Amino acid sequence: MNPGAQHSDDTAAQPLRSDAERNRGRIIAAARTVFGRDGLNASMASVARETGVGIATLFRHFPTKEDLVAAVFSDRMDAYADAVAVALDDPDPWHGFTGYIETVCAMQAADYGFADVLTMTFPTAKALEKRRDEAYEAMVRLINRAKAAGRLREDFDPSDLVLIHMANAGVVNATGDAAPDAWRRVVALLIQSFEAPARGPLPPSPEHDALYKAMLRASPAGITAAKPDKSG
Amino acid sequence: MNPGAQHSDDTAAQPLRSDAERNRGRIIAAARTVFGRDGLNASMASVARETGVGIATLFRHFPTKEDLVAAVFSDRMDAYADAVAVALDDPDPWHGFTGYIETVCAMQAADYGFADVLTMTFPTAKALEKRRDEAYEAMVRLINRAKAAGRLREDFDPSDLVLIHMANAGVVNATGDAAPDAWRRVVALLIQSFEAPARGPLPPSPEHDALYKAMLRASPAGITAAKPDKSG
DNA sequence: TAACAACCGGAATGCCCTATCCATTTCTCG
DNA sequence: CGAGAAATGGATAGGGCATTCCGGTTGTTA
Repeated sequence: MNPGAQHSDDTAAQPLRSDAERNRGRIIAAARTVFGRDGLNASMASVARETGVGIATLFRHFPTKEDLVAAVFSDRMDAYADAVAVALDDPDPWHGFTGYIETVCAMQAADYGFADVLTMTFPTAKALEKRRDEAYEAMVRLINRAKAAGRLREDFDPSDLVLIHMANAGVVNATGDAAPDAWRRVVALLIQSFEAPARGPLPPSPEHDALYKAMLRASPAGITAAKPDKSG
Repeated sequence: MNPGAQHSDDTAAQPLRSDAERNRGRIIAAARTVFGRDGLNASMASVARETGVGIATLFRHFPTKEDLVAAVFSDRMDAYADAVAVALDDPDPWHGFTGYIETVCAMQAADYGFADVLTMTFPTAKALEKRRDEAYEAMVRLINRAKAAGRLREDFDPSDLVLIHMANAGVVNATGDAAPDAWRRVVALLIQSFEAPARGPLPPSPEHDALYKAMLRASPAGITAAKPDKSG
């Protein structure tokens, strides 16, 4: 329905007119602010208002809300992937591992939209998903390194990282501005439970497919189903 | 729980007509099912449909959605309070404590509506809040007992229980039917982190007031909806 | 069984959402 | 400068939500 307007990445099809190009950037910047403040359930109208453009302009640049979300969070996903790389550079495997968790959870707390994105999956937003997959691979290396160093419990599973983000999203969503640092305590507790030696056995991890389905579950159509949100 | 009581508070006003009385019970039963399955964001229309009554009938019995929620979950809150009592009866303080957490988190997983209720507060639903407060007091005793036995870390704070429920709600909400047991793993990890001796210091607990505000934040009007906006 | 209040269901209201339409404005290039 | 294509914004469609209105139905009581 809108063949002309292409998105970020270098695969530029048609050069945009200068004003369109400018607006596109302003929209993304405004959306970053709005999604960060209100989460993914912020309305397209509020993004348009924040940008100072009409609704139609917004939808011409991003035919669906999901497209906008993908554009806004693609660089956040870069930072996410970078965090793993940084963690892998840390000479101390355990410090790298815990630092990574803290970093990403802090990103969730600082950006409500990102907190939502991390626990969802958007099959149509390929760029986003590609970065997520790359990050996942690096995360596995990070985990194995920490285990090899004897600091991370052996039964830690990569999928536990997803569970952490879900749990953290729950805390961040529920507390919001009212208790903006509450998540730190929960994350600190979790990290202590990861440290070897394990204090006891754990129930099994969810199947990989099941977790994927779970992340899919949250995303369709309106982007967010329910979930509270903050108000001004 | 409370036949004969109209929506407006306490004393059995006038007895309902037999059909109305019957419908009231059926509505609560149906709402229990629907909220349990879909969470608090289930629509009033879907509750009416499940019950087999018209929308107007639903609203005559429960003038607002919050009234319905309060009616449906008042007995769930009884079970919640009971769980603390049972835990206090356990001769092993630590076993009682961990069993309590597992029980309540299982209640969250089994009833999506309850998962939401536990992390919200409804100032207008007095009965609900009264039970919550009673439970809180008993929880403090449970915690102190576990600490006295030397099994629970000294820096554990009653508010940590609320944080657990928020985190668990995050996992339960995100995974849903797709990975229905994922929460068990997270809760097991958290419990291991509670065990004395502590493996390290923790960031401070949120202020009591802040946590209350956080719980308030999610509830008003519409129960889960929220509005962004603030800039004109 | 008749009559009336209590009760019922479904249409209607008003709000917010994503997404589209179209008349108007603005850039660009000859 | 002066088209015409590109881009714009406000109105609007179409759907979901909680809540209300109102004409018809049913339990109750005499």
